[in-house]
Amino acid sequence: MQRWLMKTEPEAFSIADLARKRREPWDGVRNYQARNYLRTMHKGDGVLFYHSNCAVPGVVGIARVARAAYADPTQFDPRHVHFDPASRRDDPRWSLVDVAYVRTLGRTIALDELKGRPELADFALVRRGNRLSVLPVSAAQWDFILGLE
DNA sequence: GCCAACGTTGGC
DNA sequence: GCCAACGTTGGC
Repeated sequence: MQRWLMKTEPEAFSIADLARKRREPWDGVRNYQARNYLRTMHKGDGVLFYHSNCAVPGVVGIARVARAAYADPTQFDPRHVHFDPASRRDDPRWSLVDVAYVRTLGRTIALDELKGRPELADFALVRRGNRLSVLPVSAAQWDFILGLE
């Protein structure tokens, strides 16, 4: 099992939304590096669910990959905000995975708490200027972060 | 709302 | 292939 961190703006889609829906296609990723990570995911991989661009950014829950990568249908929809006119149906540019709810953390593990920890020195999330919305997480990082709960 | 960081686009 | 302009991300 591999582990990942996935960012979402809670105003757009929060851990409470995932808890209610149980499962969700993670559409709208339009960054090549993030897409490449999506494509290496396997069903069953662990996901740290992260709220960004909000009052207290941080890890708020756990999800898992419920379906490995497939073509993101929103790239072909001209009315959709994530429409990509350059993507072709016979060679889709963008992928998504389905994500399933596992649990909500007892408290938010804030970005603030994760910064400056030697255990997370190599974790891209806490490095300056990081903007990737999908990041790999090592087993040690996963255990450390959830150990703060 | 500000703005630094960074990815993408497109002229050359 | 360079790089300025532009758009987006996301912490603050």
